[in-house]
Amino acid sequence: MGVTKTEIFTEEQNQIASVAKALAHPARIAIIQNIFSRDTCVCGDLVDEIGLAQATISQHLRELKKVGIIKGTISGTSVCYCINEEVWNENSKLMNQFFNIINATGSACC
Amino acid sequence: MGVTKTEIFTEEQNQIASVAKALAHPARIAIIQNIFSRDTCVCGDLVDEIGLAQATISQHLRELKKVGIIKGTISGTSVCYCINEEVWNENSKLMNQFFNIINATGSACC
DNA sequence: AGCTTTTATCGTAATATTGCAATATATAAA
DNA sequence: TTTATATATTGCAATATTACGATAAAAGCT
Repeated sequence: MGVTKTEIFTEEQNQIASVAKALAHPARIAIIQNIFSRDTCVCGDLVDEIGLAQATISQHLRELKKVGIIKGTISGTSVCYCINEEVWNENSKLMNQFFNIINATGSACC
Repeated sequence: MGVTKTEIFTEEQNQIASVAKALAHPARIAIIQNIFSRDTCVCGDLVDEIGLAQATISQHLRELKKVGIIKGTISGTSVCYCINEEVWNENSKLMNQFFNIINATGSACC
């Protein structure tokens, strides 16, 4: 039916998938890299630097805000976006742990 | 238009997004964890262990195969799935590097 | 107040994803 | 050969995502 059955999965599985989903678009990767690359927080420059319409960028920012990776502070007419480092580090840890399950077993059967 | 403009992003950005996309569903996380948790490779047990129809599981397996995370070897009537450890480690490294851009700057402006 | 700038939201179109029943395919067993 | 078992594929319906123009909302400037 096109709707993910989140009920049948563990909290952890849903969380990992949710973080991955937030990163599952190159524009959002570009936005994150751009914010990190600056000394000062990014506002609307993203529209110029990435070749997408303003409405589209705004939508991607909303996705990232939804999972808490970034936060926006109103600063005059513009909005100052930056990484929520706490959330970033949590997600980083979560994904890192997930990628490291490889250590548990040493089997390679096929 | 609903179609991602991959041309305007770097190879790396597209690659990170592609790995993230493969992990962007709890069923696929569960499948990966399940394969890792076994000594022997998983075949059709996934259908019993995860509460989704066989056709749906098969589809998710295809997604994972598409990005190379898993590989399937035919073994009688069933198929033996396992992690492609080389690809897994590459992806792990890629994502780990991405999450570590935080070290570059120390700024926190908002 | 009127105008500009910046960001968000709405509406819409195109496409992608999720899920499953039904069916196809391939191998093993009888 | 027939039957059972295991996976893959197809077709369909429901929903989600991506993208953008148009418009709204908020703040600063003249």
